[in-house]
Amino acid sequence: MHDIRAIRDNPQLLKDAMLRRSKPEEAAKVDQIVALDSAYRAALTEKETLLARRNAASKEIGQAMAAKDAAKAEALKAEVAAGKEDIAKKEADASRLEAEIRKLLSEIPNIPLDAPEVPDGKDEHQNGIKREFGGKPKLPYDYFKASPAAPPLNSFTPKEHYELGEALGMMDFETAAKLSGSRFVVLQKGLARLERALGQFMLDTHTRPESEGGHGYTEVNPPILVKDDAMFGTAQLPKFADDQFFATSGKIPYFENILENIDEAIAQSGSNNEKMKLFELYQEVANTRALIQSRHWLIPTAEVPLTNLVREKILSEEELPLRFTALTPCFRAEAGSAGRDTRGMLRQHQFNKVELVSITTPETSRHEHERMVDAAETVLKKLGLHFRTMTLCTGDMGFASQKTYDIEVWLPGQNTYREISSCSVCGDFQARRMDARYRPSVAKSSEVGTGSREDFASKKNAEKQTRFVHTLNGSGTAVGRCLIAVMENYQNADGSITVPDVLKPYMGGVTRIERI
RNA sequence: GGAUGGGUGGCCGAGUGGUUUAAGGCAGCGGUCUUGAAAACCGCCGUAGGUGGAAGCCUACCGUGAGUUCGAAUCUCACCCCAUCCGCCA
Repeated sequence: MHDIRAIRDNPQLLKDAMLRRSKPEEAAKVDQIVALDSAYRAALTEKETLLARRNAASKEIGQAMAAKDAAKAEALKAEVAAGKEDIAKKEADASRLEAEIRKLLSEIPNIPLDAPEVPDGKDEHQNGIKREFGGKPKLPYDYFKASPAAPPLNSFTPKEHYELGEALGMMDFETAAKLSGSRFVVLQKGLARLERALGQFMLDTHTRPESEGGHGYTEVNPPILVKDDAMFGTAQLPKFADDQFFATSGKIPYFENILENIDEAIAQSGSNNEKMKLFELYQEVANTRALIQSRHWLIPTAEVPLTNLVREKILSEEELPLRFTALTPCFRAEAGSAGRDTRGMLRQHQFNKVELVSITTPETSRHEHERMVDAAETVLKKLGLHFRTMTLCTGDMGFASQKTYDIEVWLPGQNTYREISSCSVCGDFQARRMDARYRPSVAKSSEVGTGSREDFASKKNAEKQTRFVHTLNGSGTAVGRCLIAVMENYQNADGSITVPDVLKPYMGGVTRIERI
């Protein structure tokens, strides 16, 4: 969410940013907003002037009545009553304009950091490679020597994860389709355990204290059903509702009753019961609407609950940075991806992911971004997986992001790199939407100034001043996709999968997953 | 789900339609006094928006949303949340 005052001061800045994102339609919205905003402020001023007059008159009425001057009171009452419609009209104008502005504002994406830090570009082809780790393996797995017990090299054509998984009898898409439809999977036995091991391993890695060389994230087990406000805060709403699932109580199938009622109302059309039937129908619709409005959204990522942990809070600077991590299921409707990645478990409606979220001051957010991507990379390094870290160009970045790194892991079965993590710094974009602020420390604000009395006053003012926090989020990493990467990179010629060393403590003695 | 009681500034708490411009207290900040501190006394002390060069002025906010009224913290309706008890439940 952008600051309307910043837009007033310099609309061109935001327009240019939208053009850098290759979104001319968003740039056009900026002009609309500026026009609506001046109309809004005009209406607001008129409304408030009328209200001020009304309040003054009402007070006079009270005084007149206290003075037993009934005639004067009545005259004033009549005067105020006459102005009522005007007030209502201006009020309606103002709130309509305000809502329009808010809607437009809430649908404009964040401003990317300047080039060359964030390269200009239209789509993913202009993303830049920031760094690479490891190299494409000759199978069986040999390149990091992380597994000294691995069998001797002999090359073969690597299989895709679903070929391996189905052959092992531990990855079942057909049964999942019976239960839940497409884009779901049932994992069993060694693969189910391997998936669990990956999640545990990632959490353990991120929560390792800084004193022990870790990144010191705080483990959180958050709700995975959240309200509209939380989804708005991290900017999944209002624009991306199509990509989400929501849940209501089981009462919702009352649409059946509605349809029955419509049928009956039609059948009895013209009869005495018609009115009653229509009334019942109305009530059903109203109830259903109420149920839909009391919905909960299934989180598409733990970014939503973790970032919203600080919503509507005023933190002290000493508390920052806050670093949260959580392993949660994530749910995505994949509405825009029909037909894409339909085979295998690369793109599922439900998957597990370990998420990293940091809450920082404006001064430290960009450094924190580097730190976060390092945390995500650590997971892949420990697993001995080859990856490259990309800096996304303006045209490929997400809605709330100022700058994004994607980590792409090498999948030998697919013979390509696939995104396994995405780390973004959002600046104060989400903080505005959540109203998440902090109070700068006294020590900091007293660093500047000469110590004069005037200076002291402004220093006091600065102390009182709250600022929006900066928020960052990143995957550390997507567990489902990481399972794919481990399977394809650690596969053996016979279709078995070697367990990476770092996962062995989590596998209860299993060092190799093979058909039983 | 049912019953009852609640929801007022950072905290406590008064407030049954009009000097409420939300009393009073606590905490906090500044000052007087003091070698210093405490006490005492005096003053300041919510958030957001609009307007203005500034001082200031105006508007909104007493759980949320509608409504009644010339005027609502106060009256009406709906909803949310909290506490306690009951029922159901992993």
